[in-house]
Amino acid sequence: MRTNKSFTSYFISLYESLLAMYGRQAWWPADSPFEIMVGAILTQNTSWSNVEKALNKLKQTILLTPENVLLLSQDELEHCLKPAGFFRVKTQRLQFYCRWYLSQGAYNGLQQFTTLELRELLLHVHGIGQETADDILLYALSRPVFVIDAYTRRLLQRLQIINGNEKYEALRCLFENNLSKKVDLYNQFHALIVLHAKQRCRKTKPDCKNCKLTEMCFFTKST
DNA sequence: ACCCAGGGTCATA
DNA sequence: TATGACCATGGG
Repeated sequence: MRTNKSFTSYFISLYESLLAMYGRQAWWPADSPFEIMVGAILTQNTSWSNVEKALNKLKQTILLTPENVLLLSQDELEHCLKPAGFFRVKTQRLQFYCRWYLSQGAYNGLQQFTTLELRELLLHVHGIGQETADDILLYALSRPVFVIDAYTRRLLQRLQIINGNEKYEALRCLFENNLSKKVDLYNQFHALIVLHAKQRCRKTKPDCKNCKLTEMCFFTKST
């Protein structure tokens, strides 16, 4: 990992470039914090379009609350989640999460914890890993945590800031130690990275002319 | 017919 | 600590 440089100015100029290209994003799309939490679990290794189908099925079956999710039978919940893939494990994970969430007093109950405490609590819920926990912290609970995902890792790799085998925590700290801890900044930055990755060069060549910032061009998974 | 998607857990070595 | 298997649907 590069160390002899101020990452702060580098990250800020990167952020401003993306912001200038795409404008402000409305993330995470949802009607409630709880819907964001459900989406964070459903999107594990899954395209968002498939998650939307499952969320729509759920929302047309029940009013989306943790209580109502737990009232569904195993089969009913699995049926709703089927379009999102891994529907059996995700049914389990969502049920585990809802029970934990309610046991903590739901949204208001979580407000008493510090961000660090909350992160630890979330990571102890079966089926909630680091990225899912951070999605929930940042997008549902408005805590200043920088989300690292495959897109973020790939971008840093392509910008030759990292070599690729860094651990999740190292990358999260890289951002958080070099940016002011602002929820809106983290929210927008991550959203812009994902948008950039999705919009550009998914199926074209490395020298794609569509990409204004060629050094940020994503064209395959590996390169 | 392939590849991949806004991961996480578990069993092995 | 670090790999590999597994989970499963839908779009390109």
